[in-house]
Amino acid sequence: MYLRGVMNQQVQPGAAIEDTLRVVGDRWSILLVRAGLRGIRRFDDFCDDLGIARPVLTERLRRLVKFGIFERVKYQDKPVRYEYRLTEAGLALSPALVALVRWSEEYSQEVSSETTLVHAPCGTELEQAFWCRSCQTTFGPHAVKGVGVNGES
Amino acid sequence: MYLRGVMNQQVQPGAAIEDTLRVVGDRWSILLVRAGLRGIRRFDDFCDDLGIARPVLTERLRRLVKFGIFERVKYQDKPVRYEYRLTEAGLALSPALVALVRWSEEYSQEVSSETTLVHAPCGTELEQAFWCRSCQTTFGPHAVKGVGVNGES
DNA sequence: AGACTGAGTTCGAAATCCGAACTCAGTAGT
DNA sequence: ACTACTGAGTTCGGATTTCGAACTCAGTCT
Repeated sequence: MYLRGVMNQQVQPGAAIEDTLRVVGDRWSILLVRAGLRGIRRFDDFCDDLGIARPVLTERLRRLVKFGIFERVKYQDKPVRYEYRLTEAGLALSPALVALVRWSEEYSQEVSSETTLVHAPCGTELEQAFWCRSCQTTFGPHAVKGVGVNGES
Repeated sequence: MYLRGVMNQQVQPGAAIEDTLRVVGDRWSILLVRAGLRGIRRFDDFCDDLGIARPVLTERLRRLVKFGIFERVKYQDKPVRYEYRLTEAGLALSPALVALVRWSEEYSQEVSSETTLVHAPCGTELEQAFWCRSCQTTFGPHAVKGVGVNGES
């Protein structure tokens, strides 16, 4: 039951996920996305909320903007001020975020999560699932199979 | 003056995921889990496969073991040798991994992934979605909202 | 004028990361 | 017995990142 053959990715140098993790695979980026989902947009707010060092925040936001996860939007002219908003691509990271939150809740000994992700219309805590367009069903990780080139144990 | 008492903030909001990212939120850990899912178990194989520096691999594996994501198993006695296997908790990270792979495929410009993830029963490529138990519907990232302690936006 | 805002920069110290070479126990070949 | 090889690490010095704290800069508020 606990052996789900999930992934079977062909090792391609420069494979997509490696690049992705190069962008998003550090201690802060995911947290920034989460903060973005919680409605945080301003530099100082990110700073206070996450306790990230300012130079690091600067660098991180710049990179996330460069990779299209956030966009830098001018929201005021007099003293020109910018804020950071999640893009489409940024929003699209939420499944990964949810998966991590889920995992945290289940396996982290430090359980005291104050943030919950909910279905906006109804406020219910959400489940994560996979969706098969063809079967029109949802299903969990055990029904996922990787089709790659090399089959191994 | 900066009279916000600085402090390392009460680590209240969403503590769980912060801890999780402290364990798993670096450039290598997720990649190690992915390698584990692909059946890699030995030190040198991780090393070759990921191109990670050996001292870093040592440290990373030790930490992942400490947090119950891998286990260190003796597989030979004469020269005593150990290998690393994903635990239940480690396997449970696969949804996050899948979400990242999906994101990579969709949003990374460097797309050339050889792996397709499919719904095992029917072989159709899968979508990832959220499921609201209460509404009995699936929905995409747009309908996700974060709710925190401090009255979110 | 003086204090405050918000989005950053600049600084030096501390922690991490890296590749390359080395260790250590045992095995295989000649 | 000598050498080479394996696998799982450790040790080394140097390069890169990260950090907190303080500073900048334009404009605003009192």
